[in-house]
Amino acid sequence: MSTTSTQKLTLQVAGREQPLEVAVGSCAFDWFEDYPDLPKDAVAIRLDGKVIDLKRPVEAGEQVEFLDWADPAGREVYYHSCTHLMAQAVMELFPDAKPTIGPPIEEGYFYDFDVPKPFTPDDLAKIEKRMRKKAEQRIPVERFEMPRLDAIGLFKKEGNPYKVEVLEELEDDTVSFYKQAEFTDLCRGPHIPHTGYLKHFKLLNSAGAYWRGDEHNPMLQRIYGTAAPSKEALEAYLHKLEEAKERDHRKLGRELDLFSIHEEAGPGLVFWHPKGARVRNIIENFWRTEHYRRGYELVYGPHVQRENLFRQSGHLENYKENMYAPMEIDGSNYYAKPMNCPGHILIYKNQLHSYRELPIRYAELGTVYRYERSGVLHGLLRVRGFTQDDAHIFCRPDQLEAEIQGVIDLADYMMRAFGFDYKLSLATRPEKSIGSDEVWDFSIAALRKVLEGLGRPFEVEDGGGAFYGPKIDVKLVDALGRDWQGPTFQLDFNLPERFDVDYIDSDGDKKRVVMIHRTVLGSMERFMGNLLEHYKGAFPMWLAPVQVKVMTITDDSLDYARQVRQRLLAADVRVELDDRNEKIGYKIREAEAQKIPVMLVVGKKEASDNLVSVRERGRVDVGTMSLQEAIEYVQSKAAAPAPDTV
RNA sequence: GCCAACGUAGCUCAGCCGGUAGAGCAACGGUUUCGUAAACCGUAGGUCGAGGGUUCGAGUCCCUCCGUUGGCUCCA
Repeated sequence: MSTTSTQKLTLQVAGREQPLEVAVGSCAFDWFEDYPDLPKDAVAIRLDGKVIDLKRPVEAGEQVEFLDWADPAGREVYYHSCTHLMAQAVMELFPDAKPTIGPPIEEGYFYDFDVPKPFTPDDLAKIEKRMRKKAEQRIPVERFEMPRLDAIGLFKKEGNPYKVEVLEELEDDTVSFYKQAEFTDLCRGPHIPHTGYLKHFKLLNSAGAYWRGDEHNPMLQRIYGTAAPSKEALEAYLHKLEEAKERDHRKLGRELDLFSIHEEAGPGLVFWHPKGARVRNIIENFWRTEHYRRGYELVYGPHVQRENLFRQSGHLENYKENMYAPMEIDGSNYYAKPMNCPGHILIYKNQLHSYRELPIRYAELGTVYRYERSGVLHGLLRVRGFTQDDAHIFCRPDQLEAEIQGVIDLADYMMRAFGFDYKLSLATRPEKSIGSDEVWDFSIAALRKVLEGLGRPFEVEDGGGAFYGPKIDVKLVDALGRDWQGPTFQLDFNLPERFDVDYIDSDGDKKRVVMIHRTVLGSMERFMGNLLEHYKGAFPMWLAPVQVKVMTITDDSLDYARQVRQRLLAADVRVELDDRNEKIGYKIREAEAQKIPVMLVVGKKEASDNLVSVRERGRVDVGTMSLQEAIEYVQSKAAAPAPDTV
């Protein structure tokens, strides 16, 4: 192809000193011959910012990058091609199937098929086997184009309404297809040059999935899979999945005897065992102290409230499908509360408030009940009864910015106290919303200003707010790098209107209050689940339900061991004594399994000299010290994180 | 709610083509009194999630229900 008459193109390669001299109309795949140093494991190139196939002829351009697995875009190509390989295998094995969409996702890919019968686990094995065969055959993947209208006609003839729908939504006149052997799919690409690139992949599971995620649409069958550039990387990924199972809060909750959920009592309803309740109490006490310190007032509201209240708040109108059915008492209906806000408004409205009193901040560890669809319940993370760390701030417009600043400071402090990193996002006005432009613009500007002042990146979700106000979401990032819904701060332009929530301003006029809903931990249940997975059940000292386990070598030192326990109890240490007639290795094994941070071993030697042998969780033998020293050692590690800002 | 898989002793799991339930750990009773992740011997423990059906016979097959798990907005 490098004949002298062809026109040349000069391309700069990132990280390569010499530019490439290539023929106009040649493709990246050809360049490997002339430039052996180019990365042969690349799966696509980025030409002036656009990701294209290795086999796509290049007519013009300046900058080129070779994309391999290390590049997110390269990884997408790999996943995407792998899902095409899967679709090819499925279409060969199940000719009745209609392919729909199959994108790459975070750590793999899926493909949705409309099939007469759902796939069985056996089917997945067969599909994967066929994929392997297809990969070995190194089938060329060819790209071609077609006018969009022709493509619509084609799929209409084929009887595939899904592809037709996708095509009808596109705006381009021409669309691209990729063909490998008999399998052809409408696809934007790019793709690998041939199926031999795909060597290490695995199908993970299949599940029903509604077309476009809408339950009014037909249910398709989705197959999830993953892939990796090497056997080791694939195994590492599968190992990571196993690791995540080890951290599962449901497993840890059972093993550490923290909580349980019972069919007899109802799905999604949590029982906190003594040890779980202890951790929860520590968190709640920490939370209460911090709230008083920051000028919140703590309140309590009843768990059931009259129908009229929820009619006025609009919950019965807009939220009824999430509410438990009413109970009739003395001729009127009562509902289990799904939210705490109406109650806090009643407290606020119990008297008139001067502008001088604001802001008023009511906080409550408020237990609410919400009907969640059975399919979405999940351990502690999605339940039907839970205790929110809720608060409502009533303030003047000129206080909004400072109040938002205050809740962000509080959230930041809490997240750091519990060891979480976090990400921020701002959700702005959606299409369907209430309130004037002026109020929305003012509020969003205030939220944005506070966020910008943090010097931290934040995302903006345009139109992601609720109909009644914009919000800031905080996502916590746990030890495995997973995101969880954490604190949220939500402005509300609706409830103050519905309830006439006012204050008397300096000019003597009634003015409408600005209302902020906010939570920093979310709910005690979900937060406990997040904490458990984050720490893998190994709580830091200040949260550990049992901080110290005293254990005897033989019964001879029992009396002394009881004294040790008494001394620790007197020093407010959460301590248990293992006085069973068992070998020390057995006791340690059990204490390790229970993830108790400190073990104090006492035998004859210690008893005679008022000593204890200290062992820390995770095979760390700290050595022998006096009982008094040990108490100080434990106390030094047991303090709650100090408040650094008020 | 929908799709699929699963539900056997407190826990983890075995139980083939239907013949009437088994292991390890935990519990309990003994023996042992022992220095940093499992001492030994023994005992007890199950209406096999619930209900119905098929069958001479069901943990195993079928149906209904309950629960659990994974998935159901990541636009060719």
